[in-house]
Amino acid sequence: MSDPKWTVGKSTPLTRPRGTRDLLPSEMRQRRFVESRFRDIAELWGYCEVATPAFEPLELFTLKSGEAIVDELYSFTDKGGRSLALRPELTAPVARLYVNELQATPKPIKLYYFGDCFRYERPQSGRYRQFWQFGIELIGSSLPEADAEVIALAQRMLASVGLDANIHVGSLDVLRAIFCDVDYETSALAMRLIDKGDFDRLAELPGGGRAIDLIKAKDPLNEAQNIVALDHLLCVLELLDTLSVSYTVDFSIARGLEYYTGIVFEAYSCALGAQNQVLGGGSYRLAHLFGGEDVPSTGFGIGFDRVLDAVNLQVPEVPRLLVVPTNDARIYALHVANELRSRLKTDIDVMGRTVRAQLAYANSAGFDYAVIIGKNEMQTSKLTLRNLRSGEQELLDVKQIINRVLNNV
RNA sequence: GCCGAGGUGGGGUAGCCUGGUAAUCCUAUGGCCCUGUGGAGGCCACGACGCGGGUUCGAAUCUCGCCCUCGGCCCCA
Repeated sequence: MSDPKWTVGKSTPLTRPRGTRDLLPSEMRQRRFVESRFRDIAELWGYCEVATPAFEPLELFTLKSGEAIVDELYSFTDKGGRSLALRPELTAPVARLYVNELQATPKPIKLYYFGDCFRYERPQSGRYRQFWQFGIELIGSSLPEADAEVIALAQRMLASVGLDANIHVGSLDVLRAIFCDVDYETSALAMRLIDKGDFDRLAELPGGGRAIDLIKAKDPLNEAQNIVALDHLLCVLELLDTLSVSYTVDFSIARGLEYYTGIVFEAYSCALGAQNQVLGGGSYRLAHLFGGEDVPSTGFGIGFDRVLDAVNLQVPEVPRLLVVPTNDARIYALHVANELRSRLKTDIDVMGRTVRAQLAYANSAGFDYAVIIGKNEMQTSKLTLRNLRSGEQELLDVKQIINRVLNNV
């Protein structure tokens, strides 16, 4: 036993990696609540859940986003010499899944996902190196109906957890029309400046003034119509009106990405700091990059962690029971606990505590009821149900306890 | 990668400027007082100076480097 690994005593505590979090019970309760809301809505709208691997070929992400993103990826070479990366987002993996598995499935294909992603960036408020995204992709339609459905779904999901964020809707067609005669580097820079709202620098670029006029216009739609036909966008907006989705037309959404094809949208929360975007999406084409038939898609990703930072939730709690036996009733109490567990959240002492200490524990741990079992209860086959809030107690059998606790009858 | 503020038991803190007692207090946790009735109280236990170097007789305190956290910049697929 001289191996230091086996010595008992303190050593330097291991800590979690930078930018990661331990999620404690109270947080997990909130997260599961939000997740189930999102999941329920996606299912109600006819979307099906998919899951993809936590790591993918590095190329999947460089094809989509360019070599520069390697700096911000957790990438590695496996023992077979393959270049892999932990996924930094889920749109590309889902597009890859579509190409590999679902190309022959009837369109439209409606998918949703919830998973953790990894980016090697400097952590700050609302930005972690492991974070969660909830998203949906609608594959197979380029019609306004598809864009409107996805935006409406985004709005419903956020609203379902009390985030009535106004969705900003824009179109890349307009910006691209403005910069169509400008060289690639300059237009890419312009897109970035638009995204940042850096109008001073934007004004110095060719086309910049026009873009600023558009973004700042009182009636941006009218302004945009002088630049390019807006049939598609106008149709999407009309459908959103029909679906009772409130939105703001905002041509400053650039989302910098080349694969977006037209409609783009984002949502923000004023409850957050610098990282205030909770949702982003748009219509795009990726499948052909990954070796599939070209297919139009629309989708969005929700920054799950940011949603949780932005909302203040009261998660409904179910009543908790503690079965409290005297020493000679412990075996009998185990049977009782098992029966109660058919319907109720039930704990039983594993610390060898006295009745008094068990009740003290029940109190400090926030239990709602104690089911006290001793000689008397074993003889009468009734149990003492004690309401720990009111202090009232009564003799009931298991069925009656379940009814009392669930329905208060 | 850059700027700023921080880091003392599980949580919250005093001490730091002005180096010197066994590092303060609250809380949480486990036990006992009390093996059939909780919330109070008393007693006991547990447990910390982020890491490493330097200065010094002596460092939580001064100093340097690093790590980490928070706010922001950059970036944001």
